[in-house]
Amino acid sequence: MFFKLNTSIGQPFYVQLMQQIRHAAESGALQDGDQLPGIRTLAEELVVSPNTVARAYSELEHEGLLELRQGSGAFLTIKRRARGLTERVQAASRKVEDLIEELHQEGLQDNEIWRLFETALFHRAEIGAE
Amino acid sequence: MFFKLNTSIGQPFYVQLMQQIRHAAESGALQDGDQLPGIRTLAEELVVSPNTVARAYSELEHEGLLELRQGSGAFLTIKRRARGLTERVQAASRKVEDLIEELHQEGLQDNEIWRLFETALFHRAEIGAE
Amino acid sequence: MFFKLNTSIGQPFYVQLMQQIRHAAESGALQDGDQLPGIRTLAEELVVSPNTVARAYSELEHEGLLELRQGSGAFLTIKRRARGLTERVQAASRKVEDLIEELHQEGLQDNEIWRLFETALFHRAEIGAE
Amino acid sequence: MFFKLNTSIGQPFYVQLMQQIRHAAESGALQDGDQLPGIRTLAEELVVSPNTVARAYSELEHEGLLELRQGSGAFLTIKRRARGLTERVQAASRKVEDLIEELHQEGLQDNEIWRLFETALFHRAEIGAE
DNA sequence: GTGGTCTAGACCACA
DNA sequence: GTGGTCTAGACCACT
Repeated sequence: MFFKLNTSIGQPFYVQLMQQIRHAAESGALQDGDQLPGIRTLAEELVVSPNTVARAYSELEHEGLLELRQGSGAFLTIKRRARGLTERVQAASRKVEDLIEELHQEGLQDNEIWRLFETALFHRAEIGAE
Repeated sequence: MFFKLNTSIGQPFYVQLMQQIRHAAESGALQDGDQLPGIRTLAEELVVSPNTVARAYSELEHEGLLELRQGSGAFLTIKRRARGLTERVQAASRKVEDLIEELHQEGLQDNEIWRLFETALFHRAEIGAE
Repeated sequence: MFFKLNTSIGQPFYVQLMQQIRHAAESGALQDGDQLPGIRTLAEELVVSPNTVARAYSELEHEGLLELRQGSGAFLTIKRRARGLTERVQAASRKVEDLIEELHQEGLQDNEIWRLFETALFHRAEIGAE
Repeated sequence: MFFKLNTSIGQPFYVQLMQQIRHAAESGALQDGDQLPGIRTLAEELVVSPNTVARAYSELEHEGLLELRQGSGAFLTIKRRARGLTERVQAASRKVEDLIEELHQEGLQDNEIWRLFETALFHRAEIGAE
């Protein structure tokens, strides 16, 4: 299908998978009711343990984004906040990509850009505070 | 000093510290030769074990960003790509903050924004590839 | 496995371990892909804290000589300069041992021999310079 | 005078100084009764704290290699095992340098050579033993 | 089972 | 005072 795991960021595979499925749902790449690849199939594709895929699916099920039907597979169930989210996410996605592109052209590297986002999102208004 | 740890993102304390020190160096908040707070001092401030701070310092030393001198302290040693980086990073920082602010006002949440960044930075041109 | 710590040279345990793993890799005793003993296992054998082993492993991972896989173990990853290095190192190893044996028979002691090496390696062409 | 400190090997300055003074004595570069540079003078030359030089001198005095005469300075006092040592050390020194040169030409790097000596001197007959 | 993080504190080395 | 090493053990994350 259309997922890709990155071994060089310290993030667990199952979290990366969850993020990408969430993103696919938010951006409209996956629609309500769409079927996801089988656990074993996807595990083979990504060259990870089936447990890893199972964990991602299972956590997304607890979150209410997936429905696991025994014997049939995993299906997207989008209900929440869905109105208009897709459009906004797609627009936002474009803006984010544009900004990253722009920063690249100014000579910044991925890890530096990453650091800026991190700082802005998670340490906002805290650096320099004291 | 001016660091802050966030317990709610799954990132290890020592990595957060490293990121913030790197960011302080890149943004000019810390200059070449500046002395950092002592290990025990900083550990108390952040309410973590001295070992945690020591690990961050030590890894940054391997990276070449810090110089640890027994008996004297920890000092920033910026050599790399430094010319003009400060200005570009500060400008970039503003752009990133502006974009995040804008996306907030469109109703996106932090985790969704984070997801967009992750996707754009780490899975660039890979989604939809297969 | 086949490591030994020496308490009478002032070198930290974790550094000694790193050196011996590096040497095992360079001399061919450990091959690319080989799995190393588990952290706790090795710690018990060497009668040190698991943290000490973990630190050695972790630093070697940063160096690119080891790959640590959560849940699976530690594996050697030799990429660098590897062709033919093994043979040269083994030959060199023999020469070094022969020379040390020879110097012993001339009545020199280990610490004097060590001093000669140190001088030749680290202060080369510098003694007598000023 | 003729000492040089190396910051990139993790060895304390005062130990490096001691090693070099010992080596100078063993190799005949310094003779019995020779006066060493004053503590403050040497400290300035090497850009270290006078304490560091004082410590090296003091430890060598305990070892019996130096005599510190209040107000006059530090003097070498070679008594021990001295007969013929100088010649043997000089010969050994040449052999060591030759071997290192040879290994360099075979493409080995300093740290690899160092590792070989370390292994041969300190972990002799222990690697591979179990 | 594996590795990863963190703690609280001891003891040493250096300035 | 500084940093450096090490311990013993807890708890978590991943396979």
